[in-house]
Amino acid sequence: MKKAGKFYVTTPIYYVNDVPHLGHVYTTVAADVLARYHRLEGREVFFLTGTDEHGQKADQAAARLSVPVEEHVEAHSAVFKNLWKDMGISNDDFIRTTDKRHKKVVRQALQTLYDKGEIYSDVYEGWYCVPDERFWTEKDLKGCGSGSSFGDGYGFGEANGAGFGDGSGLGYKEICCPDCGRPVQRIKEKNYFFKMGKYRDWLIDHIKNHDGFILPVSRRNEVLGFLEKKLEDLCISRPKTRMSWGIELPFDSGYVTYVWFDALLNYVSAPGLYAQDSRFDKWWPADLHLIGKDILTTHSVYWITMLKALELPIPKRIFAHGWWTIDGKKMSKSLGNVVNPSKIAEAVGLDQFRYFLMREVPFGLDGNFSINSLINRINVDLANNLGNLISRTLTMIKKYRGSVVPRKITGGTNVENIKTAAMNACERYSSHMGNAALSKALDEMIMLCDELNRFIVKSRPWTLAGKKGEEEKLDDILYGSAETLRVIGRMMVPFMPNSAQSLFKQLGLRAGYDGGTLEWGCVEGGHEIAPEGALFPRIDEKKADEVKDSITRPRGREPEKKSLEQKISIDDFKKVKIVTATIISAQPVPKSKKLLKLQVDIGYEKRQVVAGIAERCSPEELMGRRVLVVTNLKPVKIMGVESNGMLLAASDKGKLILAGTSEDAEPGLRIT
RNA sequence: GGCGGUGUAGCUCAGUUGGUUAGAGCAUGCGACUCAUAUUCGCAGUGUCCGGGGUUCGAAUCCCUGCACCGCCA
Repeated sequence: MKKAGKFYVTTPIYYVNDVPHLGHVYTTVAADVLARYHRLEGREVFFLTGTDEHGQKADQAAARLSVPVEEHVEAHSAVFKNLWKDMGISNDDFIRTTDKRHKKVVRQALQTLYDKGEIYSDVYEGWYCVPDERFWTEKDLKGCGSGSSFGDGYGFGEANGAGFGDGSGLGYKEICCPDCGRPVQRIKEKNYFFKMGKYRDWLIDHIKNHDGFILPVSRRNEVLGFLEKKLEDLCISRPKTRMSWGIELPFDSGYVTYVWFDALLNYVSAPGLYAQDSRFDKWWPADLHLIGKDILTTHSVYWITMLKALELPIPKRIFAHGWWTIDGKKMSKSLGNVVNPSKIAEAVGLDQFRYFLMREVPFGLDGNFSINSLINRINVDLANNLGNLISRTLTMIKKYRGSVVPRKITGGTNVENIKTAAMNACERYSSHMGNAALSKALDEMIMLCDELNRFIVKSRPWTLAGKKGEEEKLDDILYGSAETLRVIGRMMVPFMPNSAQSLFKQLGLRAGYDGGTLEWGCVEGGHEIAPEGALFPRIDEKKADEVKDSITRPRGREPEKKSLEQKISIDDFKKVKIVTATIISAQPVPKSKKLLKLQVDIGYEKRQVVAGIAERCSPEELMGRRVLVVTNLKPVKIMGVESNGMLLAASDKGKLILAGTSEDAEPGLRIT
């Protein structure tokens, strides 16, 4: 039975500077699963994701690359868009905080709050780290020197504390930034503040009066704990003198909007706040904000009070899921254990990967990712259980009934058990999906597979085949098995859309079949099946090695096993002298396939350098190229030719990539 | 430092308001089947329920205390 209604689900908008990782994919796949589920249930769905593009980090990164910041964020936004294609994400919209439609809403929202007296300006004093461009509170500065680690959370990015210290008690001696260790300054600055604090009591009541508003319950309690103390007002501006990459305040052109204030509004700007009233009213409030646990406070406190002040309806639910570790360790760039989701999907199959993410860990708790657990999960659940089950059922229909699914037998008594089991499973499945208990929903699907396996073993159809008087019984069993598989397929659809389609096709259901409903007997039978071979191939040991290899090794590069471990000091690095150079001649080394003899101009002299690049580029291509050369290597003879230096270059799948400078440089400049 | 949480089989965890022999999946061992992707089914285990004390006829469960780990806040 189709239920009417709408479902508006969001992911956080991801910060453009982040390299996409498992965490981003986890949130977005979960949102996708729910979006697909609700569509299937007949609801109108609006599934929103996007990118957060303002703020200091994006600005700095663009500056480092000497690229206009607009271009930089455009390119990085596209990285996420492409990733979502790879992950089979069915989002209905993709919002960018640099979109006109968004900026307009942010400015109007700010103006509205300003006009209502919800925003005021004030001068605050605080400890400021100039190189890091951030304020610190007194407390932050206490243990001065120890490197406090700021998670590179995959929420909205900029980790700027909103609070400003009110400076008292600390003297001026030796006060330095807890992050970078450099001295901080005491500075005074005018800023704008949103009167968040006055909504504290209201917010506490709202949370207490709305069960399921913040899930899991442990997170709800965390927020309530946070609210027990005084709630400060929120600084929502940044002076352009410090950082100008943002949305200008409508009431003061000397400031841009604090990134969080800007970013959170994406949830209302996308459905058309202040622009398309009927559309906005249709979708808002959101039914579900899906977030990682790291951005719980911003969503349940900042965002909710912002909406309250704007007199907009409050979202129905915020669900904070857990984090993934990799082989038991926190994901981090410095550990080099950030796995590339696209590569995993490529190696084991997209649906298999999605299945693993949704099944392995109870939704809301932390989980651990390891290749072994990934492979084990795929083999046990998908290959041995579900895949094999499909295979054995289809084979029996092929062998015993000439590939035609028997017609439904009304009142057939042989299938009562499996029918009841299937319907009970459906009921629990739906209930879990409604609560976003995604792993439990998949548990139900797998337990139904177990049930069907047992049903087949108990009814022993192979002993009935060809026996007179047993035809109807065998028909009943085969129909029941096929119909149970159809129900299982229907459960698969939101999680593994492609595999579900393939299953339906193999079951002989029409192309584009949506799975029917979670009720018994949707399919009448009498049609022909179309087996296609294993839906979920087992990953045997040999294949497992290949998978591990392809996931572990950076794409297109040789393994760099030790380089991750062996750190060198800056002094070690300083021993290497690298200078800019121009290639003035290049010719093959006789009797060598790989070597080229180069003459390079390093400014103060000419050098002969032998490089092993002949297979990847021709001498002509190199003429006149600006390159980087190591000049203080001990000279060596290679195949009888002296080499007095080394050309810096990388190789990408046999293609030569020369190290150079972002712009043409005079020869002889030292790289430091 | 404040608040909260967790500690159960080799591993990951479930254990509802205290109630009989403490469960599931994975991994392990044995047996069976042959429709199936060396798949599936059945059986078998193993536990100081973190330590100590208490309440109770009875505690994994409630109370006190100690230890370990985690989260939020500072």
